Amino acid sequence: MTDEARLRVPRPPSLREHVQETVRSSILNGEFRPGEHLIERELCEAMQVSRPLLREALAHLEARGLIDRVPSRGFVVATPTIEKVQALYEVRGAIEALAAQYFAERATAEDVALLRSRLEVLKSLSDRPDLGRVRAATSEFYDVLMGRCGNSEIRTVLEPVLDRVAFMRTQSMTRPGRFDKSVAEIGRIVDAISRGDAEAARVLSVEHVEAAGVSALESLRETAAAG
Amino acid sequence: MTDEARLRVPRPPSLREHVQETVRSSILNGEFRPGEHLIERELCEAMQVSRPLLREALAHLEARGLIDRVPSRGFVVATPTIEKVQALYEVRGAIEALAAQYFAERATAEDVALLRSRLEVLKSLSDRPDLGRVRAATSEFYDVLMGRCGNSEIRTVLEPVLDRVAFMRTQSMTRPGRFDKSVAEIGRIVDAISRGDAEAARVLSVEHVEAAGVSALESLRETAAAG
DNA sequence: CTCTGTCAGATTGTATGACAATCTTGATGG
DNA sequence: CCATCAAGATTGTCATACAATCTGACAGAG
Repeated sequence: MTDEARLRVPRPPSLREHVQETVRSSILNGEFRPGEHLIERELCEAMQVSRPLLREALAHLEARGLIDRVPSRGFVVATPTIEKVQALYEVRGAIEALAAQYFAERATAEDVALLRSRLEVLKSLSDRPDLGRVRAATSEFYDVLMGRCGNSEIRTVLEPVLDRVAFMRTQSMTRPGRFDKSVAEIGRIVDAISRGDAEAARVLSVEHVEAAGVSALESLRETAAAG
Repeated sequence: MTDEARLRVPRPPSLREHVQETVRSSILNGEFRPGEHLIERELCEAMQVSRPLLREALAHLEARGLIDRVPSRGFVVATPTIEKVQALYEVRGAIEALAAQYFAERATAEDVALLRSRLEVLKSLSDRPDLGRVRAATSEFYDVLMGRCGNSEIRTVLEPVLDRVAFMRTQSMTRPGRFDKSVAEIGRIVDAISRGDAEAARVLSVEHVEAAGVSALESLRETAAAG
């Protein structure tokens, strides 16, 4: 298995994969708005791919909940309603809590040190929160947490959930004070992990995501009221 | 939203949807074995559909983790390794625990009564465990639990996880004594829910799925050793 | 006899073009 | 102003095609 991973030769990403990722990121960064109708011919022309290929990619994204299929109308970008976002944050909390718990129980000292170093990067950004850097640092922190918690499937399950609240997340992060609070909460989680206190890590994670959810819902309500 | 649901006119399932479900159930009931290579032309002929349509369906199933794509070789049925099954059961435990917890916190007395009635059906099957009935009754129990726990996304997230251990589940259910134990555990969860004891419902759920996982891993090891 | 290189066949990755069914839109007529 | 209908746009699905890649078999070299 180690050999398998070590010897693997990097394949160029297939065209379909590329199409998929392009559409995905366009949705995640808000280029395609919730509810927007994705017109196949337009996308094909823009990306210079065939319709079957595009539809394969869209089928994939549909399965992940990023877009919805309306019969005879095609694909539309999924719209995050208040109820859905609330529910997604609850699920996200449970899964992240599991990761934190297992990390506390299973990770090596080296893993913990690596996690802490990622936390330090986040802390260093507190002064001047540049959205791009914040996203990158957050994602690197979670890469370590998910990748070394001893459960390889947590990532698989969590990814679609995160995708579906991605837009919300960046909005909530830019709310005044939220980023600092968030980093402080994450700090307490890492502390619990360092102590090997799995139960505290779990509970703190639930609370952390709960707080993030409240913040996300606030900005969702605002934009709903404004728009 | 209620109107939307109430007024919805039933559409005949699209061809693609049908193809998808056919392949899915063929995998779930073991007709296609783990690791088996799915040859597109063969499937197209068998189901009398075009290749683009089939590939759309397969892309969907790939996103749900039921099949894997091997570059230039196409699709193969995902193989449940011991590590993966272990990890999936851990995740499943966390999500089902969340459902049980929320059910205890949020469900109405009517919901609880309905859940208990589904439990009684399960209990009544203890004498003569017919696999088909067991599966049906289990699925109906979970339909109530997931559908009325007040979080609509739990189902979405849990479904792929259950699909990926579906084969394991039926194997583990047929192990001597496991079904009775399982029903007893579920009974204790329902009891906790009835008392409104969310924390107990959560912990008991984690333990229940843990036990189910142990049983599944045992039968997986056996078949791995035998095959 | 084993290893290596090569070639034919099988299969995937992707494209083109087509057409009926359905939806949307705008025009027409009352 | 409203109802009706026709035209256009878009999806759902198909058949076909072809290059790239993989597989397996076979032949030749050591």
